[in-house]
Amino acid sequence: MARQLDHEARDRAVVEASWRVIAREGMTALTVRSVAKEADLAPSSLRYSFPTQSSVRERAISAVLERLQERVVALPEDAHWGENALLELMPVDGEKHTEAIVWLALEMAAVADVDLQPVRARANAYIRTVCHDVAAWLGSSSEDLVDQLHAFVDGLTLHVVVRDECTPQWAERALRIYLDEVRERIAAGVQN
Amino acid sequence: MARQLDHEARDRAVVEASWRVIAREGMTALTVRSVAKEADLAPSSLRYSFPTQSSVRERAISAVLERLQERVVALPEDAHWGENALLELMPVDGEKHTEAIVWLALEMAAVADVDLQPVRARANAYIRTVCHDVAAWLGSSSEDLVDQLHAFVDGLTLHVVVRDECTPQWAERALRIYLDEVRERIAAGVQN
DNA sequence: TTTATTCTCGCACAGCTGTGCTACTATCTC
DNA sequence: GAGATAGTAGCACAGCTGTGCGAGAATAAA
Repeated sequence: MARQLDHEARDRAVVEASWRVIAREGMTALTVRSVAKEADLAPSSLRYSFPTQSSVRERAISAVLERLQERVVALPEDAHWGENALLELMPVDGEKHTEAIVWLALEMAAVADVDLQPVRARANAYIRTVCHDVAAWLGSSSEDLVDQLHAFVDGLTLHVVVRDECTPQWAERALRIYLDEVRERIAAGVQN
Repeated sequence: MARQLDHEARDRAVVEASWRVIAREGMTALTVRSVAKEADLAPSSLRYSFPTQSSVRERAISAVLERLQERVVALPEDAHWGENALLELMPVDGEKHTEAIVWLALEMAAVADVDLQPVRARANAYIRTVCHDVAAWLGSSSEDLVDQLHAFVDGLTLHVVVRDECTPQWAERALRIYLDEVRERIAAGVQN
């Protein structure tokens, strides 16, 4: 045999390097050479682990979903589970901000690139599941509420990434106001 | 003098060609050559009107805002002005769907490209103005409601573009449900 | 018709892209 | 030690990119 590479560490390094490139320079700049440089590897060495450019892109994207799932699963089931779960979907800190940019860049890239559509569909389905559970946590089983939660959370996410005046604090406040309104509505028995 | 080019028609043709390219193949595919081909021009001829690649991109994007403004201004001030104004912001028909893709692609491209940030800021400011007017139309002057309307509308837009299961009809229904809730809340005097 | 000007178009160039191929090195097993 | 093999690294190539440049065609004014 020969020397053994720590595949997990390599995977993490490449994923995080590609995230940084996407967040800093956009999806267009995600080239074999740029990722290799960011991960401090020779392009050919990167290509040993990731033979094609699209394998890098696909891994960068599926890793966002993995991270998100890990965070949501790790969430304590306390009195604020619902808010906290939704906040995990939103760019309320630096790391999540990077992930959100990657995530939104994927959403748009998948419009034109069929190879990315499966992972996009999986991720959207998972986010919807979270919204579904939050709706249940709020005491509602309305599909309309799930749609509304999902759209609102994604809208806030987009705005934090894209509008300078929208900070994490702004998004958190907007989310709390909205959730209070939903709670009132449910308490009033308007929907179930 | 010499033969005269219809600059307006040329501008329209190039703008629409670039929209088609972006919607079909993504922002990455917006090259001098691809736009020229889509507009049925020799690349060098395109470059007579648009000397650089970024001038094409910037024009494609500012044109989205122009179109949007024209549509909103043209809206009759009848009993459904508010809903209709918000629907103008959303991809509820084929043309608006294309524009929404271009618009969202811009939002993400501007994260990395400083040249695009001014037009993005202008467009977001305009959309917020529309949301503000709709809030007033609903009988509220709450900034929180404006934020909520804006985030919700953009969230629905994103979902129609990005989630297969989200049709224009779905978005329109979700918007109406949401607006009914807002109206009830305002009628109850919860906020002003 | 002549002339000036606007527009069209092709060619060339440097720099980037993904990727195939090959040589080399370091380390694990025997 | 010897040898096999996992991993590194460099080079080359075709194809794409934006863009500079110059030559030509078409048309308006003289």
